[in-house]
Amino acid sequence: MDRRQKKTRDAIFQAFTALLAEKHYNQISVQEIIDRANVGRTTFYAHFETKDYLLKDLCEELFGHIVDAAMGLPHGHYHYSCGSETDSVFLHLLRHLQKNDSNILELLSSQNNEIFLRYFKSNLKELIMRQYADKGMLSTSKLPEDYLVNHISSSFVETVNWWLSQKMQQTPEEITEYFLAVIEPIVNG
Amino acid sequence: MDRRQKKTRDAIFQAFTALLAEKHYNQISVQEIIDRANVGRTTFYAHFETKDYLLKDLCEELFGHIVDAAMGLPHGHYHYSCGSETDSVFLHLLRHLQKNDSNILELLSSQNNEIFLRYFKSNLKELIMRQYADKGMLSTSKLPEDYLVNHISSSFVETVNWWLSQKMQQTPEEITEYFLAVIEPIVNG
DNA sequence: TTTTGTACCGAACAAACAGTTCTGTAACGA
DNA sequence: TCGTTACAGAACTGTTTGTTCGGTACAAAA
Repeated sequence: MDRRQKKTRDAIFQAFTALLAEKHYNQISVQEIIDRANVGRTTFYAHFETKDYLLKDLCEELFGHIVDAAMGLPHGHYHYSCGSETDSVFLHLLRHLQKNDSNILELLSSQNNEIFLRYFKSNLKELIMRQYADKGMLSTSKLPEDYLVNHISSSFVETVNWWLSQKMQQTPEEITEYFLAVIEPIVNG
Repeated sequence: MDRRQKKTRDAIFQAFTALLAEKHYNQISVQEIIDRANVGRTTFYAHFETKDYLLKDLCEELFGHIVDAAMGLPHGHYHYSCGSETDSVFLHLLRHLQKNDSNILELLSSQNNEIFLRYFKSNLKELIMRQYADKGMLSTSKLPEDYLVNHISSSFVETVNWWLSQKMQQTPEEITEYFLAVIEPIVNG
């Protein structure tokens, strides 16, 4: 990839991210983005078809890493090398969020958080399937499996949202405990 | 209230609702609304400051009735006059939705459903507080009370969303059963 | 270094949109 | 019947979007 392309693409992403932290997505104009990114109008439309596609590409860049990393973990419960705790993929995700690479927390805490939480949730379902459904942990219940997968994904995303609304006063371990307390009665039913 | 006012207000609401069922909120213009409602440009701005306020007013009209009706019910579990079943406010809400006054289902099933589901959830929290929190049913848990209220509200809204995505194949009674199965282990903890 | 390609800029452009202001008309309530 | 007021219609300003074009600067291959 041409170095010039990556440079302008990053400039646009950065300007867009800064604006998203300031105001609502709907009232951000392309003009503002290119002014702050210091790129020409033509250049913007050469990179992104519309503002919506810019958002989509940004989301993929943001959540791609986190979810890919979590997908690379051993399925189900596993053993941490540094200790003896039996842990879940959820704790791993929360720790990733806490590290706050690429200002993801700013976006998840902004007035645009619904956009990103929705994207987060859609990426999460696949993960939930591997964590629970594929192991048959949900089939013992009388409830439909996709209802439970949806319930667990939503609950995790809402837990993250609640954590952020509390200014992240709790540790990832505590939040994991809250979340598991709320869903474990179902998956082990 | 002047009959002319109510007439144009209803015409705008109806046109807006129809458009929301067709396309995304962001790409609906005021011009489209007033064309379909057959009202003048001036008239629209005399009634609604912006498109956002129109949406807000529509939401209040849609969910105001439903939640008010539910708020009027006896708190907690109660006895249906027509039968002997012990029931919850949730079943009542689902039955209200199924009746589909004012095309609320069309909007909740449209591509704009996030907007309405979010509004629904915010109206729901107060109801949850009355149903559970005020009776101390959540204080026995080790988890923060507002975390649980948020979790229950979110879960109910997501349950409704799932129900709609299934084209409402299940009865309100079945959905209530699903939902209670998922949250009762927590509130009775 | 020279050459070839291409990413970028700047300006200008048309079309659509938001929101306001004006005048005249028609419907309302009392 | 009479004063009030909601409405239509049109015009207007300023903004936004998305596109087009000629010229410049940078990149990678010769």
